[in-house]
Amino acid sequence: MGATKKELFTKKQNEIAAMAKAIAHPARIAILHELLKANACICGDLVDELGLAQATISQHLKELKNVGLIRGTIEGTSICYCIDPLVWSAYKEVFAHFFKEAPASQNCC
Amino acid sequence: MGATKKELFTKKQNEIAAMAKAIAHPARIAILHELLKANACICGDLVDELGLAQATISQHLKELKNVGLIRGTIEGTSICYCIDPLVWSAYKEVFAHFFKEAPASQNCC
DNA sequence: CATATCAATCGTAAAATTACGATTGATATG
DNA sequence: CATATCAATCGTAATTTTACGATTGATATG
Repeated sequence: MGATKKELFTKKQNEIAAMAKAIAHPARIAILHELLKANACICGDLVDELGLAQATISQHLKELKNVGLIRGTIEGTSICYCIDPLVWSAYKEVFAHFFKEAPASQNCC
Repeated sequence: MGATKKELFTKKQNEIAAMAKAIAHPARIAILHELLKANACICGDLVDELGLAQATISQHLKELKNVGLIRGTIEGTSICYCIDPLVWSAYKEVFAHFFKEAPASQNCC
């Protein structure tokens, strides 16, 4: 045990959960905030901004890259990161759609 | 190590991450889907619907209750669950706001 | 009151996540 | 070419998450 039983759920359910998991860590939220704030590429000052070790941040960046939310481009001796606008809007859309349905009103429980 | 260093991040960042984590499992997405579909309370047939053990589902329900997304009311020998509309819209709002900012266009990386 | 039913909780095992130091590899720069 | 810099990766430890069987507690029902 310990491993999520993905086969029990629909593709959509696994997808939404995976997307949520990708942003389910404050460091990754902070990274995305930085990238949004800069509104452009950011070349590695992330290690200075957040207080985590270089290896840890690299790991978070990897996760964000794996789901496609960010891209990295080699820029001389350092690397530039930026948000992928298409994947970003896909995320926006999925969460908007998920929360779109309004739950039944107070009259239930 | 192994524990998230929450003190490094803003309250908002920790909040968004925590909200994402709450729905970062397909079983919890499936539970919310069921509650939305029923558009009312559901009395415990969740164990039959999802293929997980009763203890496991109870644990997922507990997490959803902890963040306030669902409520449970005792109904005779069983318990009725439903989505809390206010917390639900709070979630909708937070994610909508987070993804609202448009990242810089393709011209970057 | 004895029994059945439902859900929470306990205890525990397996796996995944988070974090970091150290190393590696790649690219400038002197 | 030697050296410095930056980021990925490796190896590993601590912690958290996921899952389940077993038990417990509470509420109906005979």
